[in-house]
Amino acid sequence: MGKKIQPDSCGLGPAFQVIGGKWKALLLWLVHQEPRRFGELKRLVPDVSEKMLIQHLREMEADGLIHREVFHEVPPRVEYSATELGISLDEALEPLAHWGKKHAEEIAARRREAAE
Amino acid sequence: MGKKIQPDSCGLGPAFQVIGGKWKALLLWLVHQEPRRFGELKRLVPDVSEKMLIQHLREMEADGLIHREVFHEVPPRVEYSATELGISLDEALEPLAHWGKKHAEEIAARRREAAE
DNA sequence: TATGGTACGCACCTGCAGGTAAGTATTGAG
DNA sequence: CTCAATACTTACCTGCAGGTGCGTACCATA
Repeated sequence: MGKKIQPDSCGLGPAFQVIGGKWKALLLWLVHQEPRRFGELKRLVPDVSEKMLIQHLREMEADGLIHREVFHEVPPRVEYSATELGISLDEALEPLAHWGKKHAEEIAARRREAAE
Repeated sequence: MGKKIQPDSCGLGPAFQVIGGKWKALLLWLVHQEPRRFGELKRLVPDVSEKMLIQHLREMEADGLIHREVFHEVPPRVEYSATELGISLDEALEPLAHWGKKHAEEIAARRREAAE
């Protein structure tokens, strides 16, 4: 044996498992820039539903990517920030983001002509 | 104006659009190592259905990530290889793969204890 | 004539990621 | 005593990514 097959022998399995959600990468990116409040994220990403917003934030918190801090104030206040692990992931994501920006036009053009 | 909101202001939009499929990143990785035949990929990734295999390969071809070459031989033969664009994507994916391998244990442990 | 291997194409179906909309607790302002 | 603002919570529903299974065209060999 030893000649087993590779389902995700490249290391992408765990990575995608953790940022696979529709909005997770974007949220990590925003939260990495500076600590963000729940409502702030909601305003910044108006297309995400509140349900998925907390769900993704909670999962990322459980995975150790972000930190959740509650301020016991008059109107409730919660701030999300990136942990070291989250920061390292966001940095590992940067080349991909760079690739995306660089080839965005090319991709879009190809898709347009593919649709005829 | 100018102060528009960011759905994918980080460049990840196009990137995920192109490798978002369940097996695409893995396929790109395999095809980047060396040209692969259809049946070879099928054997290497036994969990993928034939339908998704061609579908993903065709989409990646349309997006210019891989090249498809048909050899008109007795038993039909097709080889898939990575284009320059595909290679650049795979390279941009490498830091993420590295991150995944590095933190695979940590992530898995966290998920185990989260499930109780 | 039949059988087997390759690289597909297609119709049908299911699960679950994600969306929608309503409700909750707290407290200060008016 | 109502209202507004925050940060959730919960039940319900839908779409589509992906899976299953079978059919096809080609030829070589036996």
